[in-house]
Amino acid sequence: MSSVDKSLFADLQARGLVAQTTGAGEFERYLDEARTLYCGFDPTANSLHIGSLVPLLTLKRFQLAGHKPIALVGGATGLIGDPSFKAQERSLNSREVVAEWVDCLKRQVSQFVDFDCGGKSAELVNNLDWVGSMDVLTFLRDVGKHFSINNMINKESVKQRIEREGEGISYTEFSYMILQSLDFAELYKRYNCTLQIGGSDQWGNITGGVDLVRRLHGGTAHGLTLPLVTKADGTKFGKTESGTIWLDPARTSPYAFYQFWLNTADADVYKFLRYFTFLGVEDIEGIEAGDKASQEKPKAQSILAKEVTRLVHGATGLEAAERITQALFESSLGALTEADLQQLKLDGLPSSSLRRGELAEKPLTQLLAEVGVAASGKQVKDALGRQAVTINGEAKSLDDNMRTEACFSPDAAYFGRYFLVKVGKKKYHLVDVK
RNA sequence: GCAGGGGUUCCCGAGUGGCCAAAGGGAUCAGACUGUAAAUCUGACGCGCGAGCUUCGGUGGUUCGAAUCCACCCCCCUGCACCA
Repeated sequence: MSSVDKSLFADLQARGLVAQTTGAGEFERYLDEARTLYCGFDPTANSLHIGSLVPLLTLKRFQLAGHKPIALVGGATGLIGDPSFKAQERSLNSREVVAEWVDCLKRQVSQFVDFDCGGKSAELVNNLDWVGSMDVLTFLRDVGKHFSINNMINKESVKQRIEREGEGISYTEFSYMILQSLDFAELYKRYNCTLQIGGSDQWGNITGGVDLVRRLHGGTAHGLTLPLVTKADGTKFGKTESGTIWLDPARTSPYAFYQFWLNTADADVYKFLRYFTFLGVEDIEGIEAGDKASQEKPKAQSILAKEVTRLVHGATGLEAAERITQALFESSLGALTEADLQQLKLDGLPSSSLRRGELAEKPLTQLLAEVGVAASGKQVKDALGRQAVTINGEAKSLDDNMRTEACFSPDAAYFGRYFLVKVGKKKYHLVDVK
């Protein structure tokens, strides 16, 4: 008999993690007993990004409180595409590609929950297992019959697609909700799963499932949605100039990941600590109070970066990220040893190796753009004009543009071959010239 | 199938024969100020160090000159018809 932590719901609320729940006031009492819950993740890429972090961590919070989590990977739903609050119809991915992504997500999702802890061990399922084998007639007669088009059309999540001039929605995407509802009913049957969690954009799909569980199995199921993560300045959370922040270290290095969190705005950081870490709410309030009281740079960002990086990339990933950060931002570049430089490369600092012969022909603008420190030569030019390009600590100017070879002269190299190129205040790139 | 409305540079969105690499806003990048914040101000923002080059769904055409005009084609949306 595993005990359940009855303060879970209050904690979620204190963290601001509760957007909506079913069952009005009953919901908190419902969690007094050990439940089985699930959350779905659709394979829309070969990696999840930090947008999925909130539900992922919430599954873990439930597990820590004594509930049994199920992570569902949408091998079937990923073939359809969720229309919820999407402005446009999306193009379909091939079955092979989706199957590959399913495998990637399975691995990723697995690292967040515990699969070996007795009764509350997590499960990993793929909805293709039951949707893939269902025939059309069964689907239409046994499942479709329970859905009212009138009802579905009125869902807020598809309203703009239906009402907005110039856009539409295909039957394929419109059916997405039914598939997701079917998942819930299936998991109810298989695991007595009675709770689904998801982003607030999933509310319509979740309540659809709750209804289907009742109609198909006469059971009572619940739903909980998590808030959409927003930033105080109104820009989209989880994107930077270099694109999406992925959970896969091959796509976003632990260093870049760490830097992303370190750059969180003050206006958001305490909220993010509540969302993305397992630090107690009281501790977080303590940090906030401490930062407010002191006139110095707040501590919250570094705590956030540290905690989240460790959750996603483990102690080793965090160590690497901190090592690079310290080398680049805190100590002087000249203090780095050759081993340090090599380690930085291994740790995921962007780097490239060039042959000395390649340097002669190219202007800096072209070289640095090719290497990926800047999006285009124009940006390099702009930076050069403002003394914002630094090679091994030495600022370069527009005059140096055509003197690439001199900029990378062996005399200036660290250990005869390494150059740390900095463009702007934060972007570093290690060039290894052989 | 018919009728009508659309497809512009990352996004939104102006532009209907030269003054258009294309208004404006957003996003993004760089600088100043800072704390590797925010706000603000400045600059950049198709590609190219540059001369210059390549764009406005596609292909042809008219014209000295086209994102803008014409023809055909592709795609999207709305309505009607067909089907049921």
